[in-house]
Amino acid sequence: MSDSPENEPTTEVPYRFDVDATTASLLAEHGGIADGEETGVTATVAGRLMLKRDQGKIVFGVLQDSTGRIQIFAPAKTTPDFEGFSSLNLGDWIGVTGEVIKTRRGELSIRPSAWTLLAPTRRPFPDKWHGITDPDTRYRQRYVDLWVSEESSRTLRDRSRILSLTRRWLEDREFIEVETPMFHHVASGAMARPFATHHNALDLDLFLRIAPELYLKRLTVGGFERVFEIGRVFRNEGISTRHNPEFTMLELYWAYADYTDIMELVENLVSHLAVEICGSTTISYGDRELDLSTPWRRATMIELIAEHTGRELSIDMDRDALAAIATEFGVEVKEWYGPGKLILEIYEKTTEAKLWGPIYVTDYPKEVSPLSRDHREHPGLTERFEAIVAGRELCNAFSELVDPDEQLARFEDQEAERAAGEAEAMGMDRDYIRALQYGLPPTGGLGIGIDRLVMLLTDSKTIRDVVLFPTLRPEQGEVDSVASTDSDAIAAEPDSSETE
RNA sequence: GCGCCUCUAGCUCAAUUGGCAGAGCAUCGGACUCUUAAUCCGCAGGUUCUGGGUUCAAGUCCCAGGGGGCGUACCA
Repeated sequence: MSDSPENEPTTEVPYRFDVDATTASLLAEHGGIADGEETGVTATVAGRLMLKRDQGKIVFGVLQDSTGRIQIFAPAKTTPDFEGFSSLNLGDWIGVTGEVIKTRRGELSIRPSAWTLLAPTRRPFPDKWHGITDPDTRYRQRYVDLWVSEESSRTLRDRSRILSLTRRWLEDREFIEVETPMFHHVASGAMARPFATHHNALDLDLFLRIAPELYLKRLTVGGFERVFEIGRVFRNEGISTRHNPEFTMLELYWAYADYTDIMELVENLVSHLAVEICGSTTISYGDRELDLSTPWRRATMIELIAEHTGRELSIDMDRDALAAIATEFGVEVKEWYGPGKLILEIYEKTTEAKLWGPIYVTDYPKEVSPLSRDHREHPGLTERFEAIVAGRELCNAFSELVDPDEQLARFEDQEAERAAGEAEAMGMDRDYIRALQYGLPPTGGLGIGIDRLVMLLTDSKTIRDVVLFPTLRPEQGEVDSVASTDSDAIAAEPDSSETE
């Protein structure tokens, strides 16, 4: 950095600043006054200077804080250090104290009796009208995007509200929030490839969790009857508009409940959030409408396949007959696919994409549901469902498998699939079996992808818009760019031009 | 992974068949006492993502690489 006198203010910014109002509160309290009226009320606000209109003897600034914007009306006659105020840069953080007035043109404003530079910006802010349009820059420099893209700010603040509302809603129903390990010895509880890491002192290979499921059910065994966790999980797979390698999962376990109780819980929670965030249970997503009012339709996977293909399938059908039907629909059949996997593949190929929802797709085949309890009426199926909302899977839930011997057998089946070439088969967790041997009561469990829920409620078309800092490759030349701060910076300009 | 598209000043974008790399905003200097993306005058601002190649001449054409976007595959 330059040592020029012009840079001195950067070392004089205060350590703290007392604010007694927000732009939104001022607008709410005084927005109704007449043009040209003065309130006699003095307020102090702080934020960034986002616009500046210099009239010579009057400077109009626009200050933005986390609640909105207000105009700063600064006449030379009454503004302390008027020269300094008029030489502020767009993007500078300032604190302003002054009377709340409305200008003759009807803009609610603060007329400064004092102002303080809280932090200068040394880099120019983006175009004040266009902001940042390049998605790469928006995600990498979210700290700027949040100021210049109202949509980003609103969506990501809504995400925070959704998390808060969800926690409160669950706590109101006696669920307690817990934190379980992120480092797992075995990647299990879901079908996905994990990230691997290593603990040096223990000389121990570990995986970042792909799901908290098995730990949470250990807690049910331990007597936590209603428990949930909202936390990050990590899956080592592709990135897309719907996938970020780290994402946030809500998982919940409810002792003495079954999957029908979970269905009621999900639709009640989601419609509650829709009302709180969107103001209605009817919301729009993209160019379509979605009615989230309860109850949501329930239909079994086999019923839905029949609806969309006219084919009446059954889990009891001959494996090769199912394989032939699957092939007919374009499924790439692998040797180790049993009837259950074939039915799931047929569903995914023919039916899933046509569903808009909200709808519960129920009674998944046992073969593809290693943690779900056998269906009480239909052998070969389980009491599992997924909710499809806006054409996407929103959650996965089931009556939990409680029998340790059966669970052991399912894990062994998974290991056999892994051996047969299924890279994402679920890992064997023997301690979890031991926990089940102590007795897991009847339990309903649920997993909701929070990012997708936020996408739904904020009408976002990519997951990157609901994640503050989505996973990206490292920026090319990043270090050089940072090192060049002093040469391209606003703060370095005055000494170069004024000495000429 | 694969396919298609894209990358030019801090930001938003131009640049004809291959012919001197430009504008607006921001910044800097100047004018202006009610502006609303203020306006007006002026200065400055570039490794055209990188590296090769073709050509008298490349932002433009070719090859390789990098970043990003979209689609597809896997999944939540």
